[in-house]
Amino acid sequence: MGRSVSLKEIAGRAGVSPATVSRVMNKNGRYSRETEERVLRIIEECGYSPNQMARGLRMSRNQIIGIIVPDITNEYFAKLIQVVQNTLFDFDYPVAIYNTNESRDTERKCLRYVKAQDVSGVIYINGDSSLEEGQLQDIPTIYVDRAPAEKPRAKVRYVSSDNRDGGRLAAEELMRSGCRSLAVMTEREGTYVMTERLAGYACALEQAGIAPPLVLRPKAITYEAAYEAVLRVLDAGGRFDGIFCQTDWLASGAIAALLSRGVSIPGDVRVVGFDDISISHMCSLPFTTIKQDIDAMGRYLADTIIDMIYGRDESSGTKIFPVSLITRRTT
Amino acid sequence: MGRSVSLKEIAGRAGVSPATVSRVMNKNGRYSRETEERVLRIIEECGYSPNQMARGLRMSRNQIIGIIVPDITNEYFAKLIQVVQNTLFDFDYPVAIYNTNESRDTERKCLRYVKAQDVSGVIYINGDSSLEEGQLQDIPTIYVDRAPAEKPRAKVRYVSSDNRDGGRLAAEELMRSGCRSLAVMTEREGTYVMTERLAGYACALEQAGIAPPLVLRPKAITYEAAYEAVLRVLDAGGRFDGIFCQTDWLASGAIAALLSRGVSIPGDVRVVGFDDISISHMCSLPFTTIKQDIDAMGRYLADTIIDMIYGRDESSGTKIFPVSLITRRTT
DNA sequence: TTGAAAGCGCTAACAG
DNA sequence: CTGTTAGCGCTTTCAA
Repeated sequence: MGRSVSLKEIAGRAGVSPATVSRVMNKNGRYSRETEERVLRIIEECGYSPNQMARGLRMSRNQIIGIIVPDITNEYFAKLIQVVQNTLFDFDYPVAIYNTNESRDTERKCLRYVKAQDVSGVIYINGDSSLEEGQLQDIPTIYVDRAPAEKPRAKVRYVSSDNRDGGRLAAEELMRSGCRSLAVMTEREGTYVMTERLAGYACALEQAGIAPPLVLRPKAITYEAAYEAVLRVLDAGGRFDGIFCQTDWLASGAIAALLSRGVSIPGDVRVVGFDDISISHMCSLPFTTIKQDIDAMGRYLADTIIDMIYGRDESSGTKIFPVSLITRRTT
Repeated sequence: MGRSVSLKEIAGRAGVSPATVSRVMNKNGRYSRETEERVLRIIEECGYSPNQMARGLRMSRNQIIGIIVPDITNEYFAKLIQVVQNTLFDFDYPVAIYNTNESRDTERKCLRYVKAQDVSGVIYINGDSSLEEGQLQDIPTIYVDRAPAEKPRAKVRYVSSDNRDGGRLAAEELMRSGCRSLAVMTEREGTYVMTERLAGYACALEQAGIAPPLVLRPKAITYEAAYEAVLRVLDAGGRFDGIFCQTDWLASGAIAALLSRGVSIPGDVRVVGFDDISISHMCSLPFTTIKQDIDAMGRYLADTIIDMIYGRDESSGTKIFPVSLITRRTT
């Protein structure tokens, strides 16, 4: 009972060589029917499971997928990860999650860990493009919500929602509700996501002949920061009749701030969020938002990383998932 | 640039033996000042990081902590994990997260993975006591929110909030608000957490000479299930003037259901939740709840698992964290 | 169809 | 203070 059994022990009990046990485990076919049965039975009896470190060392690849994510506390990321993980479990790939806490230093550390663990693949969410100078070498990697490099290395793919279209949908919904003087509250500065959503938004306004939006830049991507950003603008005399908040948390902070100043929603100001997480329909005022298709995206990420690991799907390039407008009580 | 450099290569470049490089890396002291400097410089230059699989194989322990958790989508767990992870990062221990999705089969699979990875330690949240028959062998393990075994194996500790006291606080707050006919909506059946919170609640009622609570058992621990459970009771003619919901999600669903039936809160019915996650102050009606000290608990978990790994702190036993009442607009 | 043997990259005696 | 050596548990040629 003491320590765990090794492949060698299984071999001993089954009266075959370690090599044979290995072959059976990996189903590579070069063994007889009866040998297979005997070995499998013993494996079962002993509750044997192969040592992943030995296996990984030998194959120079650990059967584990690394996920790098800015903040698991964010429901959007948590849900995405959950879908990915569930799907990956069916392929017998566990998932190691590395949380960067939106800090560049931590992100760098995460990259080192991922590499040191020799993960089979990486799903890299919202990463900083300036980082990772070849750290990941040729490990299959899918970047989520990151601008594609001009000349990506091999074994790289890009996935994101159609953020630009999301910006457009938000603008159109706001204009449809009668807004003429628009604002936008941005995600983290310089982010791919932020840039795209803003571009789609600004472009739609321009096409409709409406003045460029007032840009609010909260100090963080939180309820509190959004709250404060809105008050700051209001107090400085800034005025708008419609605002697109680039995440749902920002939207809920903005709504609270507006209400606290006696602004009526959607009477005086209309609001649109982004993500469609729980708060968007469970906050004091359920708000209109842009929904990302987390399920489809998560499943795609899992399936694709597996394909990449097994060398199927050598194509690279970008996959974009459509977003949709969810109308609620703020527009 | 191709593949990553090995310890052997570093040794070659530094003109020393692999053993020496290993010693320097592990700071075990048996080398000269100048050797150390030279080796460290080369390591830096080459961006070398040791192969964890080889290291782990040799030491028969992977430098990684496994966290088994029912649902990362749950803000309470997500926050706890985040704190744990941040703290563990400082000790250079990455964290692998295994999500059981509240499913017993998946939980079993998680256990196998954890073992196969030879993790250095396990933080096992809300686990099913009937599972894990010696799977974890003597891997240092901290169980969170699980009933202590009568005769725990070595290298095991138990941590939880003072759930019983939480139940008591809820009961007292409700009674203080004038409730005389009480209800409780439970967490998953048979859970340690559920049992403790209920015990504290029921006990406080009894001591005050109030009838035992009406028990509502939602089909899942979600907003929707709670909503439905309340309607079911109401429609069946069940009545109460105060309800303790064992999680915040349940509370918000219950509140929504009550309001949908024209019940006034806190006029007709008072509500208390548990956890103090974001929705508790950002939902349509900010509600009174019992706050768990996630920060303290998370830091304790991380520090303690490290101590256990290094063989300090051989004491076993249970650590309980106090909870506190947060009063809002539902009592 | 099977076995023997080498070796993945690292650490830990044991010598020196 | 440093080098030599053996071996962790597995996979994979190469032979048989």
